[in-house]
Amino acid sequence: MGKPAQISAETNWDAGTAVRDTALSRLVGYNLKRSFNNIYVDLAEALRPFGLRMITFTILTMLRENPGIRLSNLAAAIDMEKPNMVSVIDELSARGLVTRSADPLDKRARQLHLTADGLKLQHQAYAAACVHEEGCLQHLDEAERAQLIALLSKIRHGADKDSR
Amino acid sequence: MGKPAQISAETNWDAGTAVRDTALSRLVGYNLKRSFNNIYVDLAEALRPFGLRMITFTILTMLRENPGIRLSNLAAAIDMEKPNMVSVIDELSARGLVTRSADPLDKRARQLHLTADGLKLQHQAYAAACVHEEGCLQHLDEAERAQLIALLSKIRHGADKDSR
DNA sequence: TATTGTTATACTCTATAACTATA
DNA sequence: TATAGTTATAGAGTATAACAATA
Repeated sequence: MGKPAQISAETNWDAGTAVRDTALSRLVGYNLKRSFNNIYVDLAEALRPFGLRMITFTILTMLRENPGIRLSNLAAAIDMEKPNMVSVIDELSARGLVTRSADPLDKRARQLHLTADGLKLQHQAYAAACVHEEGCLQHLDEAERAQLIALLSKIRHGADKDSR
Repeated sequence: MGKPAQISAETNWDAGTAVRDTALSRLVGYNLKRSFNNIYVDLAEALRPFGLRMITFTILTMLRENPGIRLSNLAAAIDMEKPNMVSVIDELSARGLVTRSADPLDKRARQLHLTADGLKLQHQAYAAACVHEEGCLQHLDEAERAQLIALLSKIRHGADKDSR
């Protein structure tokens, strides 16, 4: 396709002229960014009543399933840099949702745990997140949702494998 | 040991203990964020040799298909705030990749165009982006990629409809 | 020497308010 | 009055270097 001197004829952009994005639409990366942003903004709104952001919600949920995990292990598990994790844990700790306790096996390490309040908030927020997902994905049926998650995690774990 | 096992038994987190994320894995939002980040970091690396980031690459590609488009229309098309668009156009303009010219129909507006250099760079960068996608998606066959894009744009356009 | 948690720092991305010149 | 482009600014999110205590 080396010929067409001009991609398209000159257009009047005065009114609501339709904008083309066929080239970008072919790229999975572009579609991922756009649809992620749509869901992300919406999820942030769903979590705001609980005083949570996506990252704090993620951490509370991870702590529920992995009580006592070390900060560095948790950071690695969700692809976050340790220094950034520290400040978020500071925030959750100051709110009384998470505790840092001594690790008997390694004096350098700290065990992270949910408090009773943290567990309660995680329950509520997770329920809200599920309701939110329902709203975002109402145009997808059960099979499509499962397919989407399967394809996305295939990308994730494929990339994991490659980097090692 | 010998304690009322809460969510899960107490674990020793000293070594490379496996971390669980079954609750988060069920959420499309979480999977989207993780897989987007994987692709994004990698794509950024593929574009770096051209001096481009994802946003500048996106704009060059949009200008190729929509020559003469106004700044605000372009910003709306890719869900970007106008003030942020201004500084990126400044950057591309300073590098001689994009021009701002007067719009004969509206003295407030500026028409955005690729320069010859901009068009050339877009070509090269788009080819690199396609090669990069090939690397990221090598674990997905043609049908799965098409399916993924279809599902993602279903989320995008479903959300568009809902917000109006 | 390597690793855990930490501090400090910087850069990108994103979001909002307000100004100007036109419409 | 509303809109296009712009300026200034602030907040998330992310990334790196370096340090003290411990392994």
